[in-house]
Amino acid sequence: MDMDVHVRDLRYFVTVADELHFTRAAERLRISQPALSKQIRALERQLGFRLFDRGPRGVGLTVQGEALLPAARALVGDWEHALRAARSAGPGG
Amino acid sequence: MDMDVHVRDLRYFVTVADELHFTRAAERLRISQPALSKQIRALERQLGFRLFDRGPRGVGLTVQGEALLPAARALVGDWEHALRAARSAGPGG
DNA sequence: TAAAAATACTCCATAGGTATTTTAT
DNA sequence: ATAAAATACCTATGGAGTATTTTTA
Repeated sequence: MDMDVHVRDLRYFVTVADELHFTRAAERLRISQPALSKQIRALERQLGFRLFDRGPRGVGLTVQGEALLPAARALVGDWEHALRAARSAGPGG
Repeated sequence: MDMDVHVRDLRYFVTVADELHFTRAAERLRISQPALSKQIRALERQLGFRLFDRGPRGVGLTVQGEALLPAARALVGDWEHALRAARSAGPGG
């Protein structure tokens, strides 16, 4: 429902999607597994749909998660790029 | 310094850039003027550079703010578009 | 049983509000 | 004196942690 996501949560999403494993993703992100689990759940609640299917066979993207993933990746990358550009545009950049 | 901005703060940035007036921007955003002022300052602190020059003649974008604005606009728009697409990709979408 | 995600709690930081002050004309 | 942004202070929510529980292969 809410468009105003935190970019950090998109990094979390992308990392879990890369690992398909919450514990390993949490390690890569340098946060605890419960914190990551909770953030992803909160993000899903905020968006109004599930990003992942959790099961004993492991973690998998939902159809909607699959649909959103490229945009999430792009957003994170584009933003970092734009920031670097803006920094070097200014004095002392 | 920190890449992990809140998308909401980018909306705030874009709105102030559109209005060039904190009080009017705050009204459009439906938050108080002090809250907006504080958020923009926090964003500037987080980014490591000023987005706006404040003066009695009014508010103006800095060079870096000018450089970042198109990306901020695009990011907000692209994200909203991607979200709608993801929603309709799923069941009950 | 073992591996992995979810839950329960606790603590500090953040985002918002209202009231007030500062600033520059 | 005025108009507009900044500051002070307070409250509620959010994000992080550690410890524990649930799940199911």
